[in-house]
Amino acid sequence: MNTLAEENYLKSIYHLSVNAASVTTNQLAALLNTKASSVTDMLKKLADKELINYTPYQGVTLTASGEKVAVNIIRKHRLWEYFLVEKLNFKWDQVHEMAEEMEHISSTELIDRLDKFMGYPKYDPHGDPIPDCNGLFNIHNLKPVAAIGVNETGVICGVRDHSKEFLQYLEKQELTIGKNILILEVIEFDRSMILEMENKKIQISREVANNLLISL
Amino acid sequence: MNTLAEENYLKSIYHLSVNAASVTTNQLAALLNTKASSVTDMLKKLADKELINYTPYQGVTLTASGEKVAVNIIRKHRLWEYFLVEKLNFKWDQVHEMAEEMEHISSTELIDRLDKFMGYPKYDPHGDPIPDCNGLFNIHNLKPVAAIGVNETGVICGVRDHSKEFLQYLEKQELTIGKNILILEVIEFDRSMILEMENKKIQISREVANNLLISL
DNA sequence: TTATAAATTTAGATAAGTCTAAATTTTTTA
DNA sequence: TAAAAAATTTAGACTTATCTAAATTTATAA
Ligand SMILES: [Mn+2]
Ligand SMILES: [Mn+2]
Ligand SMILES: [Mn+2]
Ligand SMILES: [Mn+2]
Repeated sequence: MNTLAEENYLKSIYHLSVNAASVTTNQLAALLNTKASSVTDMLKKLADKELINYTPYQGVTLTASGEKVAVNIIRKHRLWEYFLVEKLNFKWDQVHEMAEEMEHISSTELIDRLDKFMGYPKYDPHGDPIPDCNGLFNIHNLKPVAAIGVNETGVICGVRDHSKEFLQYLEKQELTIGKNILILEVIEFDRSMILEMENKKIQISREVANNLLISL
Repeated sequence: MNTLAEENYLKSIYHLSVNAASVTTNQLAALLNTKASSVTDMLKKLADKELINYTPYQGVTLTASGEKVAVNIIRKHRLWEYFLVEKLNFKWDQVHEMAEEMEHISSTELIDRLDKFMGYPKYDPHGDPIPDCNGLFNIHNLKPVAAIGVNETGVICGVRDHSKEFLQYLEKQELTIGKNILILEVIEFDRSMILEMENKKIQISREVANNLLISL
């Protein structure tokens, strides 16, 4: 139906749309590690297929049908990540690249059965919601740890930065999905934070606090 | 490392090599559903990469390194087929096309963990041997049912024809992997055969008898 | 509000994989 | 063993997805 390149563009447009009304050529070029001119070519093709709304120089948005395709790819990506962690015992920092390939396996029947096999998980290993077979999912309202104050508590539910380096750092600190934290102190000098987690004190930088997401 | 097209050519050369010392351009064109001229182009490329031994007009054989690649793709194909049948409850006639996509997922770590997760299966749902992580596998010596005579017995262990139609027919007749059969009679007129299987009499055509494989 | 900078698109090339039609080589057959 | 047939390769073209360099449009700033 759609080529691998088309699927990757649609997924990228979807992810970039979260933060803005429309997505620019340069944003896509940066995310997809390609050149702006290549992006323009592909945008024309996706517009021809009515998967995006494209006005030259004005950026793009997904059409309803383009969004459906994008959400389906994200569903497959997150279900395969869940599979890799829960069934094959990979760590959460090891699965993204494999899922980048697996998300393009086309069979809907396969992914629906995989979903069932795993008990219809609602969140992937990074805390991101998994769309169901109709494309529906919970958008839980998460805040960065940095947004709460001393004596407030929260439960770790996601990450903003998905890089291997950040995930490995969190793993080492045991700052993983589901853990409860309490803010003990904010250091004035560099705004780093001291947390209590399972009776241990952990100090995290502002950078970390900005990228670790909690629900209250 | 190798492109999807290259992998499919290597796999096809491997499969065709079972029946002959070398594989011809036209055989590959027929199996890959492409034109002889396209095959020639690809053979040059594979020869440049030293994955095949190619002499123009004389057909090809795999080099040791080409065979290693081919066996690894077959390992992945068969392990994914096993997964689809044993874990996701697909029927044996439903899995081949999905596995054709999944066999190109590149991670070796992934496939080795999948292998472990399933308990290191030795045969895929169609009775074909699954190479282990070193590329080694049993070649069990199977005969078509047509090759044995009245009063002889055997255990169904594989199929020669892997088509959906044949697999569905066998499923309906319950002529599946592991079943014991006894030849009761061979009809002279059309050489069709009457078998006993689990206390039932089943008549199969010569065509079926030629494509159903047993061990004695 | 006009010049400059930044973003984007267009023009023209390239590589992979495929195709058709024509040329060449090998095999078969009379 | 020389035509004829079959198999294979070559030549030239097309599509997809990319690229660089140049042109154009939009945004910014003096
Ligand atoms: Mn991911
Ligand atoms: Mn994820
Ligand atoms: Mn198969
Ligand atoms: Mn099989």
